[in-house]
Amino acid sequence: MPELPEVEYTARQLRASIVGATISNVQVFWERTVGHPDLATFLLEVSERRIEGVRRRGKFLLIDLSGDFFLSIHRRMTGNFLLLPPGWQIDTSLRTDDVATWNTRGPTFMPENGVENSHSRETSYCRVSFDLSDGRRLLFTDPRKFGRIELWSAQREAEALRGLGPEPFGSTFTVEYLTGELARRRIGIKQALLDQTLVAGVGNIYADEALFSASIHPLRRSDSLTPAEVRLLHEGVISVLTLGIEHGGTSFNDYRDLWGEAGDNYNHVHVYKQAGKPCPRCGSLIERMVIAQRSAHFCPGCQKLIVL
DNA sequence: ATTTAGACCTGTCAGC
DNA sequence: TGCTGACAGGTCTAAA
Repeated sequence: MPELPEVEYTARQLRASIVGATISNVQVFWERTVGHPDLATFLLEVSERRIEGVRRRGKFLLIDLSGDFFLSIHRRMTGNFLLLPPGWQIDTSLRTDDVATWNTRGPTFMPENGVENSHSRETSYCRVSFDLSDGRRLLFTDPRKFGRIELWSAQREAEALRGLGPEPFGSTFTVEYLTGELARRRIGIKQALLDQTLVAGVGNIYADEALFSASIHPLRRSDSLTPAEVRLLHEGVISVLTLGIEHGGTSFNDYRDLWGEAGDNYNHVHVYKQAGKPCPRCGSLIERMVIAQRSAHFCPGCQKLIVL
């Protein structure tokens, strides 16, 4: 679900709200969500640590903890963070013997007095709850259970994040770097953009948007781009990610910010999920095709497969 | 070296 | 109304 802009937006919200807080307790409702280390160690080691900072690397959210540890969170398709004000507790009266329902939807959280005090908050599908010592709760919700939370010592950060290419906003992601990486691959350009070792953080939405921005067909072979096209693509990747962050991320279905609110970038995409609608640039109808088992959206008028 | 199919999971929506 | 299949912001593994 979340790509770089969604993770970055959430990281900024977390940075402004939980740095300095202490995790008093952790509850895990779906064991496989914890990817490292084993569950018992995770539960033991996370408690009583102070949150020192929040960072992002590619699509990973990193929460630095006291004692030189950090949490790495990958939300995969449907993972979200939700911050609850003090007073919200698990509604034990709703827990039944229906283990299947509990395993699927997780616990239900209710505000202290039984009345919502601000926004409505969807607390279903909670897989992990971090209880903060000031009474707040940070929930990791994830209907499809693909998301992973790991605890690593600071000196093993390289191991925890192995295989990640340069940050799109970093100094190593240059036109020269992109030119070299694309030239030594013989795959479709859409696939290349989704390869996290080439550049970290681009997913299906922003890959399609970046290719539209650069007027490049998603099936073009990566080593066939002209220098001008690589420059446009480099610029396109950076600009669509920047706009995504500015709009608070793209919410088609599941993505929500820390307060449970949808992102606004949905109203600013040009091709993603827009099949059948007119291209905002040339008026041709946007098409959808399947590339590498993922849907790809493009304008057949602006993004020609054959370079004339 | 790439590509493809299948896992991992649950929900929604279109069509019959 | 109920069932079936397609599809969903991701990534990994095995087999071709």
